Order: sequence, then structure tokens, then C-alpha cells
Amino acid sequence: MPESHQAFVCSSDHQHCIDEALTAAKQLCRDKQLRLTPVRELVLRLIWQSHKPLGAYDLLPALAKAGFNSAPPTVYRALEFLQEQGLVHRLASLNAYMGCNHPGTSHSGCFFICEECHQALEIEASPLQTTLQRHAEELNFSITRETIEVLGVCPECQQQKAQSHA
Amino acid sequence: MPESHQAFVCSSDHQHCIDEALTAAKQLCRDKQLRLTPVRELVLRLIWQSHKPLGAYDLLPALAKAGFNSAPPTVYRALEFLQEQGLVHRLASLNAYMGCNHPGTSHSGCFFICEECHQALEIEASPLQTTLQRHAEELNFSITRETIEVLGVCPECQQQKAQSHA
DNA sequence: AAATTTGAGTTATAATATAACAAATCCTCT
DNA sequence: AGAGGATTTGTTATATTATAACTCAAATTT
Ligand SMILES: [Zn+2]
Ligand SMILES: [Zn+2]
Ligand SMILES: [Zn+2]
Ligand SMILES: [Zn+2]
Repeated sequence: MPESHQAFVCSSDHQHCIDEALTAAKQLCRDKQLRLTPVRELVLRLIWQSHKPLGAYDLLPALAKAGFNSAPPTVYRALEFLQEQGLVHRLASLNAYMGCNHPGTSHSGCFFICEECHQALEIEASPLQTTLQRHAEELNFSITRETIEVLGVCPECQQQKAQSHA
Repeated sequence: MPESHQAFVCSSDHQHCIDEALTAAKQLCRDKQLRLTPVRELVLRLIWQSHKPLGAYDLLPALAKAGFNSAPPTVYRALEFLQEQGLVHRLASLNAYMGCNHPGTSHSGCFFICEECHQALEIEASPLQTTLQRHAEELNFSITRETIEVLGVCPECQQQKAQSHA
């Protein structure tokens, strides 16, 4: 199992990603007069610390370690809050959660998920959304939310597979 | 709650849809030398009978009524088989299953799901797939499977909502 | 400070899905 | 037709993901 990659999800210093995400979240909550409580902040941090989307139950041990109640409702509430504020996304095809790359803007997101290393990347996919919107207009369908999750193999894992077959 | 619509998912005679789907499935299995056993056929029929995607557990009572074992593995196995043969799709955002509109061709499908009447429509979305493929190429990402599920309001339900607000 | 709102702790349970093994059925080959 | 092997189904148990309902604590408002 390949474990550590850089380029697909994060080009270099991941601690920087985490710090930036946390700062942005704090700012966003300040602006909206919402409370980024300790549990919520921890959950957001844990999610950002992983390059792989995490399941709700994956977060519980860390919550326990930090002295919080580690029953499911605690983490689901935090996740619900973070999702409502657009700070994390839920990946329906994985039952897992990941930090949002560009919070603040309300959007559904488009995700590429590597089936080898399980890392996931969110992209801004305006052309895609436009195409989808055209389809919807043809049907007279009014879009509320989109779930776009692409499973496949990331560049790093493709390379690794190619080498191992050589 | 609006319950009965026609145009969005099926223009007129739904029994015809069901019959056609079953015939196609039988033909496909004959061609591939696979066994469309009674359970599998019943599950496929049940799924096609509903305009709304059905959860696995929704199927169990009908299986019991028909004299089959109605424990979860039975229905999940049938669903697995039908999915593998491209006869049904699983909607990740709903944990539900629906019949495929154009089986035989291997594809991931693009689904429009009405949040009012819960009906769902599968479309062939070549432009969408092309756009997604372009995004993937930019990332050097090799696509295995796509999950595209669009939640919103179907034309019929839009109309109904507009009338009720009048 | 009292009242109100919001968030978190706690217990229990719902909803969805799979593991593992036994029994039955079907297919192939003689 | 019958033995042997493969596939399918039955059965029991359990894993995984998510929510309901109620209580208590903390924060915010009045
Ligand atoms: Zn996002
Ligand atoms: Zn990878
Ligand atoms: Zn299809
Ligand atoms: Zn509708």
C-alpha cells in the first residue's frame, strides 16, 4: 500500500495548509458571529491533518484523547456545523469527510478520489458545473446541490503501479 | 407531499418500462451466460416498479411475501449481481438503488433526483463526461468510476410548488 | 441575576451493509 | 443417471454509519 504522496493533494508543507484552514475558519466564524468551539475546532483540525477523507468514527479516538466526550453525536454535531458553514465536505461515495479547499463560497465541490492511496482532491469545476446546469435546463430541473465524486488513480499512484509492473 | 408524476421520469405507461427492462435483462443474462435467478429477477422487478430509488431494506418485505428469505444478505447479493451486470445503479447520496435506463453499456450514470417527490432520472451525459475527462487529464488523473448525483426539484414539483404559493 | 438560547454529555437505537459458514441447487463430465 | 465441483441461497451474527431523545452546562440576551 502506497502511503505518502505530495503533489496530488498538497504540493509541499501540509502544516501550512492546516494553519491556513484553521485561520480562515476562525475568521469566517468571527464574521458570521458563530462559535468555533473547542470540539469543532479540533474536528476541523483532525480532518485537515489527514490527506485522506476521514470517517466520523475515525475521529472519535482523538476526541477522547483530547478529553472530549467521544460518543458519535459529538462528532456528528461538529461535522454538521462545519458542513453548514462550508468548512468541510462529506463524500457520499466514501461516507467520509474532508476539509474544503476554498471555504466561504457556498458550493458543492467536485472531488477526485484515488482508490490506491485514498487521498482526495477538491477542484473548482466551473466548466463542469456549467455543463451540468445546461443538462438541468434541458430537463427544466432546478438544481439544489450536486454530488460529483470521481474515483480513479492519482498521478503518483499511476507511476508507482507502472514501476512495480516493470 | 406530492406523490404521482409522469413526465420527469417516465412519459406514460410504466408497466411498459418494467416489461422492457426485464426483457432486456433476461436477454443480457442469456448472452453473458449468467443466471437471472428468481430472487434476482424479483429484485430487479421491484426496483423498476418504483419511480423512486429504493433502499435495500425496502425490498425485504416483498421478498418475504414472495417466499424468499428476507435477510439482508439476500437482497444485497441480488443488488450486487445486478450492479455488476449494469442493470441497476446505486445512488450514493441516497443509499438507494434504481434500474438502469440503458443497460448493456458500461457506465457510471448521471442522476437527477427530485427532493420533493423523490423520483430520479438517469441521463446519458456525454458532454458532462467529456468535461470531467478534461479536468482529469489536467490533473493526470485516471478515472475508474464517476458518481454524479444532482439534487433539486423536478419540473412537476416546481409547478406544484408555484401553484400552492399562488 | 433571571431568562433564553445554544452547545455538549449521555444513553439508546435506527439504518445500512457485510462476514462467515451451512445447505441447496445447478452444471459438467463421465 | 451419478459423482464432483462450482455457484447460489439460507442463516446467524455482527460491523459500520448515523440519529433520537433527554439532560446538563455554558454562553448570550434581557
Ligand atoms: Zn469546497
Ligand atoms: Zn494515489
Ligand atoms: Zn445506467
Ligand atoms: Zn418531483
